[in-house]
Amino acid sequence: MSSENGRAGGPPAQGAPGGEQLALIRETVRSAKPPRARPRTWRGAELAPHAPVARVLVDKGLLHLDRLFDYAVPAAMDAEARPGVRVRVRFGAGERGGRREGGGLVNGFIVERCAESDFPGTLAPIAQVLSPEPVLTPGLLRLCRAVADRYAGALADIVQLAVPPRMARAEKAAERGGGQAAAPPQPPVPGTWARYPAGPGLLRALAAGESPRAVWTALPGPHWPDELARALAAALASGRGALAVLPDGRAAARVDAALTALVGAGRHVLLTADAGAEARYRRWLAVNRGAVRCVVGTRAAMFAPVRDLGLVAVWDDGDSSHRDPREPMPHAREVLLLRAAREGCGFLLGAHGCTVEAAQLVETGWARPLAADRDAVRAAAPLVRTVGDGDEARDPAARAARLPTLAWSTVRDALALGPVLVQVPRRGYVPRLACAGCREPARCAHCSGPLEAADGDSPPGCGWCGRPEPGWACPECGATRLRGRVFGARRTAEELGRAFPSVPVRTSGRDHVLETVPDRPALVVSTPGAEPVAEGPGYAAALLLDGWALLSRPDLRASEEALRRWLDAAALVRPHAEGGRVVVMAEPALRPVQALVRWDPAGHARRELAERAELGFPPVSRMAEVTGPAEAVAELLASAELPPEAEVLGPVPLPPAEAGRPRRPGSAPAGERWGRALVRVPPGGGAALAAALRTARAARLARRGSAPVRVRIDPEDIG
DNA sequence: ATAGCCAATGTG
DNA sequence: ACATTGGCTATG
Repeated sequence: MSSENGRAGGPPAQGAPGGEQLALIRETVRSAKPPRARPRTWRGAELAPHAPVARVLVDKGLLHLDRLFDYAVPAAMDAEARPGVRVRVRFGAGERGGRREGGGLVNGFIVERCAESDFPGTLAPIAQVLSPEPVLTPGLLRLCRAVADRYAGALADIVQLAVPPRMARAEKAAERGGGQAAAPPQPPVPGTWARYPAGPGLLRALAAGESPRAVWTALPGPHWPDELARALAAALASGRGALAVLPDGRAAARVDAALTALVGAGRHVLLTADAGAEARYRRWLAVNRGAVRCVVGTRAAMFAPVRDLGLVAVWDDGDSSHRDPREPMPHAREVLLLRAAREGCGFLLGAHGCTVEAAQLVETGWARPLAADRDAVRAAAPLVRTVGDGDEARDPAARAARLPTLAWSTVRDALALGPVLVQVPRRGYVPRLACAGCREPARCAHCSGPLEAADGDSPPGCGWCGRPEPGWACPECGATRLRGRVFGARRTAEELGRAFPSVPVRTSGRDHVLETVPDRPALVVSTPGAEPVAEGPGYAAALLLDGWALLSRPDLRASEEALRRWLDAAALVRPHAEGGRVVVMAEPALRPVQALVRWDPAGHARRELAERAELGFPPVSRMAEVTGPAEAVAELLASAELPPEAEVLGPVPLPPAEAGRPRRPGSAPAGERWGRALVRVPPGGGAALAAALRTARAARLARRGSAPVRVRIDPEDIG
């Protein structure tokens, strides 16, 4: 650390020629102008004696500067500037701007230290090591890189999702290492896994250090959190780590509680947003430091740096919360699939329903199905009946409740046994209207947008252009009546309360989600996903009121999603043998309705998958969506070197209402046409497609004044 | 993104 | 002759 280091620059010991560069006067093309003030930090300061170059990932989510930048490591930071730590560096034009160093300070991560740099210019010094804690460790970095590639996104964007914001106090508080982790727990006994022929085998395999991959169709009832916990415990028993991602904090808390009952506290952490940023970071650190080997959490936990993973698990992958809404919108199932493949661990995807993606994992042989026999399904499931459009309320009591007779009498009888769940559409979820005669979705005569129900008695209007449509007539069948006015939870609760005056009515929904309800007669009105768990044997009945509403969405996933929501609610109802009943208000002939009646989600998903394969839809083929100003979309597609087997659908003009995100005020001149194109590739072509689009988009971004083109891999809505 | 540089245009 | 503005470029 003599001062000669600072002057001579290079690491004397290695004497690597590249090291010289650090000290050399700037020799760039621009060297015509005399070098002026240098970053004082390193003009005078010494450099780290070994590996004085740090390769830094700069925390800017810009695709065209999605690469590493070299910085000089001042000697004073040598010890702390290890790979993975957060740093602040000057970044941007103008470190040479006379008096001031222009570029602003930005955050970043040291990815590696090395002896020399390829960069011909003078390296700027690292301005500050924010914390000696290595957070972006090599393993996590590789995962982030893989996810960024998968989604044609920027590495920095993914890293931001994967590494929680720093909370200094948490770093101090959490003890380093936490002692050598306790000895692995005993393998769990199968418990209710015994109801599945392959269940005990799964636990044995995990406990033995193997890495089975399964798509688990969970039996209805309250046992799944315990079963999931046992799978995690089995992986722990092998001496490896485990990770489970659940769609919301409630579900995560249930699995967490089950796991605590199984292996005690202290072996696992709950990573959810509810805990608060500091507690969350503290737990994340405990995982990162290897003190805790098991994580149960929500979406963001999919990146949790669990060491030596034995199992990754995801529950109810059809739930939309599993997709992070931030660019580039990675999905927990897909991230965990990547992890299972890269880290060679077990994979367990469980749900009451079954997504086409899950069905595909089975279809391709990548995962094994893990399901109960028909007999076990029948024994666990409630009796499901349907109420179609023809079934009107016949008796006066039912009419007063605005319910068909079967629904009304089912509720009445069930209330003698216990609580009754009423699932109603989420507010604002289904304002759309359909023809009362033929049930075609009602469309605007002017622009073909969907008609939506207005409030009160005003006429319906168009969801795209906003025109009112007072004199609507169905172009298909001529009927003039519209149907589809759906009542929200509050109104439904009021009406049911009047119909059953002696029974308490409770509601659970977005703002006010109930955890559980007691095993007593009550009407529990809930929106999908917010259903409280009924204590004891479960609900005596469930009434699913939002059938047609869910199914009338113009979405490729409408039926899968409807079935998923029904199954999730119906799974809370006690078995048929104990009186459990479900009434769904939907046409009995429809495929998802039949799948619910027969309780056959996997069969439904298989058929959907076969159809998608025929139509060339995802997930059988991989798709990407490109949206933006029509010209920009066309340009991007023209410039992209798409794989030869790629097929471009469109671009088609995009109606303004669906053009999506609010873009910068000035940037969308009125009348500018927006377009959307879909690009699809056959199975196996996903990586090449993402790479091509990413490159093209980066090139585009680097050139022109930004024409906002959005690229989305696995677009959700491609109807 | 964002600062800085250059060139072209506008102004005294 | 100089200031202002807009486009273009590189970011260590």
